[in-house]
Amino acid sequence: MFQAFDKNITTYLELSLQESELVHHYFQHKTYPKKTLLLKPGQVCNFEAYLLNGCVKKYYIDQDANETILQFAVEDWWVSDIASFCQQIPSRLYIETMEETELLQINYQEKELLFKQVPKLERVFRLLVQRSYSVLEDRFFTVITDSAEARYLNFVKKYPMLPQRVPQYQIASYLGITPEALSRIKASLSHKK
Amino acid sequence: MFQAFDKNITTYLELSLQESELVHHYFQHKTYPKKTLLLKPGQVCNFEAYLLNGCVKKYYIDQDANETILQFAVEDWWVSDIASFCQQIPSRLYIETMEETELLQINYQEKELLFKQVPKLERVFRLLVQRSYSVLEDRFFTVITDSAEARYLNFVKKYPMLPQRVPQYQIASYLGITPEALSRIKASLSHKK
DNA sequence: CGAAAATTTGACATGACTCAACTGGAGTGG
DNA sequence: CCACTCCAGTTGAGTCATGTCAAATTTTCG
Repeated sequence: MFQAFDKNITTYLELSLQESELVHHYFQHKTYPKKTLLLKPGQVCNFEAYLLNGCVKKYYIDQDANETILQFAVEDWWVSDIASFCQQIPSRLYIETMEETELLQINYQEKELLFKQVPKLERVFRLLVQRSYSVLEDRFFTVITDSAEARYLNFVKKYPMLPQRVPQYQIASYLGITPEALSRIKASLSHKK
Repeated sequence: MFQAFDKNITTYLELSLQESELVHHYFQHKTYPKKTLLLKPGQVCNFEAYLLNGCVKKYYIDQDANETILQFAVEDWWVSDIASFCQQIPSRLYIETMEETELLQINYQEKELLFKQVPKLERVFRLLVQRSYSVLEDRFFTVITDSAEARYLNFVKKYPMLPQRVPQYQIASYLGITPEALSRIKASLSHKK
């Protein structure tokens, strides 16, 4: 069960067997059915989770009730509301399973305990945050720079499996456009071909 | 000289006098004239810097030669290309001083040495990255959600001193709009009043 | 003072949004 | 097995915010 998880961790840092076992001890194994809300606005996000399988979306709903998807996560990805979790402040986000989802999660208190026992994990989590930062920066660039069409092409290139797993209107939400706009983009692309 | 710097660090973590002195030892004090390029695309970013005074911009130029400003930094802010620095990969960004700028900087090798001697600094830098992440996430939300006018209002509310220090077309670039658009937004806002 | 840079204004083009109607497939129940 | 409903996706018409290009004006600074 911890195989993929360990592999993920060791891309950042080698751990001894004892350390590794301590880590396993602190991470809780959970399975959630489809459409479970793991986090709601107002709550303090109390988990950092590694996905063993399944799929979750992290999104946000603005004043006009528009849902904007910030992130999809599938197997071997991490999910959390970093800002809320790390600073223990109320979140503005929803995190919701889109399929039955199995994950390994740790809460704030336990993570701090784990850090005390294996300080070099600070490094792993610093690197994880840094990677999230890079991904977000990338995302930000494309929103600022690229047209909706370019963003869509970029998306399918980067995550070719996702269009098969998530409905199109949610991809539109991820891209920051309306479902109608995405439908038109797809139509125009297939004409070009 | 290290007074503001120490205060900045200790918002994250208390350090002993010895630790503090070690930190000071590793950070280099530098002064750069206006319009100095601290980083160019293709280079690996080799600094993480704390601004004592002055002002820098971090930006990116796309295929169509449009400049998009990612961040302004002034006194008491940190600046670096996190992705490039942390992963030691070539950057896509420019970092440039907009005024004569005094800063404390550390390079990758020395930062690693410092971490070896004061491991708990891993924590400080993890928290710093987390804060950058939150700021970027905020930025991302507003770009996706808000109109150009709302983004501008948001900007002046958050950074009231910046419009006086940086030219308007660069603020437009930060907001992700053209200088003409910003000019019109300002005109329309002053009519409303 | 004069040149270069920044800002404003105007005219026009366009990408994406809204709202509404229509299509098609998936499930449900009689 | 068909009729019904529901929901995602598509298509059309009109609107609006922002972009582009060009010119005029103002500001900055050597």
